[in-house]
Amino acid sequence: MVLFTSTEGKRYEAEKATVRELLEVWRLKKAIGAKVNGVIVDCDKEFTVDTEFTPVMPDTEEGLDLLRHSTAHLMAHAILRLYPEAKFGIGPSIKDGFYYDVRFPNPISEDDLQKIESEMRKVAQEKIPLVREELSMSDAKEYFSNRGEDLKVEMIENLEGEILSIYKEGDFVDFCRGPHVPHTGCCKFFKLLSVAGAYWHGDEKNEMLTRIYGTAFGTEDELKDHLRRLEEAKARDHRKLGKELDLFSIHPEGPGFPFFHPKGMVVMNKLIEVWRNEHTKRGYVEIKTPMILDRALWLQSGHWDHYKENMYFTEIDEAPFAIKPMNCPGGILVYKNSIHSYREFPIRMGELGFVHRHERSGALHGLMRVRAFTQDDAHIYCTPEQIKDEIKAIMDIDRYFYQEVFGFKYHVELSTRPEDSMGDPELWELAEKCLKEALEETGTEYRLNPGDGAFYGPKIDFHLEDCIGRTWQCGTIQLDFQLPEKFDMTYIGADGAEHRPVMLHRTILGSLERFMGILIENYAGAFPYWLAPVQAKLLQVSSQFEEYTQELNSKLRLAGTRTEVDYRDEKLGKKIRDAQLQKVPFMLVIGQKEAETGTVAVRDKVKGDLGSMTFDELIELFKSQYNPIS
RNA sequence: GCCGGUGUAGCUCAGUUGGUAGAGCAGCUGACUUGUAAUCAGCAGGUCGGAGGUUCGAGUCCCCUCGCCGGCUCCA
Repeated sequence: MVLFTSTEGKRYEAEKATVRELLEVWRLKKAIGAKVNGVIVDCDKEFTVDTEFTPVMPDTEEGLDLLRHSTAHLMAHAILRLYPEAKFGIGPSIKDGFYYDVRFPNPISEDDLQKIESEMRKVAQEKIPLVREELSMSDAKEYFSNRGEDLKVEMIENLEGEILSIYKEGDFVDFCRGPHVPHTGCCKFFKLLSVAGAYWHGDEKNEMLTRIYGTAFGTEDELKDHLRRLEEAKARDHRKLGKELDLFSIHPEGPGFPFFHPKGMVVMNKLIEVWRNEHTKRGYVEIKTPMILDRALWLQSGHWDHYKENMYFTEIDEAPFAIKPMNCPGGILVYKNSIHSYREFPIRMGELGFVHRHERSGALHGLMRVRAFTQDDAHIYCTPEQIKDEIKAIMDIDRYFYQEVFGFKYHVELSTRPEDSMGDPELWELAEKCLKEALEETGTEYRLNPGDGAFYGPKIDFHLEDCIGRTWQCGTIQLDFQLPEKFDMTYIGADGAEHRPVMLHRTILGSLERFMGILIENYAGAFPYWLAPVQAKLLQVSSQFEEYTQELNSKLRLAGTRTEVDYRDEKLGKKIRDAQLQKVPFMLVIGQKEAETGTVAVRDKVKGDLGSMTFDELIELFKSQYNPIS
């Protein structure tokens, strides 16, 4: 039984003090207009702490947030005990956990997490109540100032209002809006995960603090489950799988410049094939523009002014050149190579453009963040009247690839005019209207990011959700009013006069390299048949069947199947195991029986034994596999 | 770039307080001729990321450097 009193003296009690119920009471209090300062901690004087209090877990997001936030405080408390010199920054709850930014007298490492964690458990066992108090701003400032908490003082200085709520947890005091769990014993199922650097206020000009990440849940099962998911994500890491499956490599000789191996190239080329097929069907043409172009072009396009830090430069015969970070200027030269009529519009010009961008060394990450990658780019030149339909058409390509081909869930975000935008406000308005209407008329739900557009135009972004719930931005549709102006692009309208075309930039997969990384993780390396580097592996029971195996292999290759033969003198079990580990979709076993009857024993990677088949039956089986390239 | 961690054989890793570099897998050779997730034996494989320093002696300690890993938006 938990009893407490609101600040106006009204008495409440909760039979089963689950965090959820406490939150309900909190809402109730809010509803009746009581002064609400927290869940129950604001009532410390009247509040009887039930020492057996065990919150049944918050199955609400708020409850989980609250628990994690309190666990962050608990961690800070433990840190203070172990490192009395430590000073504290902020400690919020985040998706899947919490962190606290701390300035330690001496750097700490991951090994120290164990120590901090055990101290947290001690503090938790002591069931120290979290007590809310209120101070005036000046008192609060003095209070934290006396404790040498300069970071807290700085934060207080930036706060508005007159009253500051603080939470006392034994010797540890933090200012905090709350609410919190009643006492430290409520934080039971937590784990500290990692330690990292983080700039104060996220600004690299500021000092760097030590950030400790942790997670917390309401039940042991949920915590374990979460930790298992982290393990699962690790096991799917495309960098690990890329090595194990021999798809690609990255070498110290080229940081951020991936090398694709034969098996990786199969996947890459299949992506390109389906991309080309689909774009051809949808009225696209394809071009290819050079990687190195005169600096003057980049001056004209504005990249020199806006993108220089991310570009690589070179010289040809002592004249300055740049390596393209984007494909648009090159594409525009193709457009401008001839006169265009409105009758040609819309022109949909695709390019698998290999671009180089200098990313900061610390930002590199496998195939996900690289310094050279292939954009599945396209530029669409059209009249203002055509914008909306073109956007809808692009959205349908996105739908086709994400949903139909790869089975991803995805969501859409619309980013509108930023403060430092360039160009005619009327055009901006038209463009945003087009994007919005295209979204609404197709019944697409979207998130709005006001002010998040590029300086040259608004955009729609597509975010994929992989099978373990992580999201990746891939596709984008951007309207551009700057480049047509800068390059004085024109077309001849029905009136015989020159007009300015509208230019759209768009990608579907974003970067082929990154998309491949996403696919590796999404499939955990087990590519579907149409993408699998090796679709079927031939396993002979012993070397005496080599002739039949070779014959079958060349027949399958002629039929367009990607096969490999395991010629090693190993037992079948070993060969099966290795093929399974290489995640090959089909294993074809050849032994005495098969050689005699001219058949093959088929084993599906997932379903297991499919029995014996003739060659024709086998080809039928392969043809029945999903394949978007028809 | 910055903070922390890390770098030993193709891969995954071990290497005590500084004292002659190890294992498993993969590879090669041989034996076995194998029926649905690892047959056995042998051989070979490393300037311990690179450069400097301390020391009689450095994979181990110090400094520099490079790569890699985690993180650097998510408001007390």
